[in-house]
Amino acid sequence: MRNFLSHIAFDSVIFGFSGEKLKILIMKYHNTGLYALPGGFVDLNENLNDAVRRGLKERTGLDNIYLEQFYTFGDVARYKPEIMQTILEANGKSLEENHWMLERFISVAYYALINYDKVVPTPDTLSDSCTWYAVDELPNLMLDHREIVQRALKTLGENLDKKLVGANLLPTRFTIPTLQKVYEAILGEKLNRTAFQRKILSLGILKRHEKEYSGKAHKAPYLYSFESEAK
Amino acid sequence: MRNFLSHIAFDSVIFGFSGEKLKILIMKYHNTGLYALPGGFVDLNENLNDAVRRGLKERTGLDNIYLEQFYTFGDVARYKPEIMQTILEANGKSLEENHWMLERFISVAYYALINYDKVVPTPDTLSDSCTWYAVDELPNLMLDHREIVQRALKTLGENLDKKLVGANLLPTRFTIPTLQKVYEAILGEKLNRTAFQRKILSLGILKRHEKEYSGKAHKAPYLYSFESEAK
DNA sequence: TTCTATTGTCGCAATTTGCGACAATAATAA
DNA sequence: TTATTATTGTCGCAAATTGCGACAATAGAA
Repeated sequence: MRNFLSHIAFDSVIFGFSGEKLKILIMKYHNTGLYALPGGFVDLNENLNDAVRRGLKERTGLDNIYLEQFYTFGDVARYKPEIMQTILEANGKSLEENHWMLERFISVAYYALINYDKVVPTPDTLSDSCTWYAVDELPNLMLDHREIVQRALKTLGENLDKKLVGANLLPTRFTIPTLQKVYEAILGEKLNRTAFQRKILSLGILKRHEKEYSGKAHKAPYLYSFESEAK
Repeated sequence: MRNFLSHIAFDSVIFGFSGEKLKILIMKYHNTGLYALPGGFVDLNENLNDAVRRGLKERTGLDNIYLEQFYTFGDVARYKPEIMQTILEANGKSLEENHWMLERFISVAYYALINYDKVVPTPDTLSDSCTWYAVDELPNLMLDHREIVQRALKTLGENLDKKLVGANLLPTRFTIPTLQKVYEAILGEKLNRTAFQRKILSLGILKRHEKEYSGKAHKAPYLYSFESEAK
C-alpha cells in the first residue's frame, strides 16, 4: 500500500472539446450517487506536479498533457469527514485502515487541456464511471468541486491567449474556425470571425497545411499546426 | 501549544515600496545566518487564507491587507530536514517535541501589498530580525525561497492592471508620477509618462484631490484616491 | 450550370498606444 | 520683481490594434 502525505490532496479539472462544447471528466463513486472531480494524493517521495500527472495518466491514459496549477483550496468548510466515510463504507473499505482519509484536506487544483479523441476515460477503484460532462450541464458535485470548476474556467479564460493554449484541446492539425469555437466555448461569448483569424495568424506561430474537406458544400478551411512541431 | 496541519506550510512575499524601490520583508533566523520568507503553519481549525492573514498581522501589525495566493510549491527537492533541524537546535527547541517540523512540507505561497510606512516589522520567536530588502538586493534565501520571490514578482506584474492593485503599495492619497514609479519598479522597465497618466485616468476610478507640494521648484502633482473611499 | 454555406482577405472606421510639443506651475536664483 | 529650472497636465498626431462589412473563392448539392 502506498504511503501518502496526510492533509494534502489534488483535484484535476480535465478539459476536452467535443460537439462544439467544452467538457470535463467527472467521476461517480460506487453506490453513493456522489459526483466528483478526479483527484488523488501525493506519495511521500513524489513531486506534487508528478502526482497530478500520474493521476491524469490513470484517468485518461495520456502522458505529456498541458497542465496548469491554478489555486489551492484550504477552507475548513471543505472538511466533511462523513462524505469520505460514506464513500469508504460504500466500497467496503475499513475505516481504521483508511483513517487518514477522514482527516481535513487542503486541495491543490490543476486544470488540464487534452485532445478529447485521444482519451480513454478510466474510473478508479472507488468509482464506477469517469465520464465527460459539458461544463454547462454538470451534475451536482460534492464538496466545493463546483467552485473549483468555476475558478478553473475563469483562469483558463484569462490565460487563453498565452501562446494559443486553447489549441491543446484540438488535434495536432486544426482549422482556425474550429479554434474559434474553442475560444467561444471557454469565454462564453461570440467572437468576431475576421478579427479572430487575423489575430491568430498574426502571432506567426502556426504553419499552414493542406485544406480540410468536410464533405459540406462550401469552401474548405486550411489546416494549421504549430510551426515547431516536426512533420 | 498549537496543533497544526502536518505537511502544510505557507510563505508570504510581503511587498512594500520605499525610496523608489520595491522591497520585501525577510526574516533572519537566530544563530544560523539563514534568511527566509515569513511563513507559518495552518491551525487544525483555521482556513488557509486566515492562517496567512494571521501571519501577516504578526509580522506587520496590519489587518485588511491586499493578499493574493499565487502558487503552491510541492517538489520533493524542497524537503531539507537538516535545515529545519539547524534552526530548531539553534533555538534550543527539542527535536522530539517538534518532530513534525522535520517532515516534508508543501508550501502555499501568497503575495501581499502593503503601505510601507504603516508597517512595524516584527520577528517571531525563531528569528532575530524581520527586515526590508530591495528585491534586487536580496540576501541568499534558504530552500526555494528565491524562486518563490521570482514567481511572486512575475504574477504581480501580470496582475498589475487589475483595478490598480499597485496602488495598495502607496498611502491612501498618492500622485500619478509616484504610481508610475511603482509600476516601473515592479515591471523592471520605464513606462511612457504621458501614456501612463492618460491610461490611469481613463479608468475613471480615481478621485482628484488637492495638490501635493513637495517643496521642490516645479509644478506640483495632484493627489488622487479611490473614488469609493470615504472622506 | 446554378445555388448555398463558409472561408480567406481586404478596406476602413473606431479605439488604443507611443511620443513629442507646450503651457502651467512651485520654488530658487538674480 | 523677474528670470530660471524641473516637473506636471494636456493636446495633437502618427502608428498599431480591433470591430465589422464587403467580396471573391471555393466545395458540394440542386
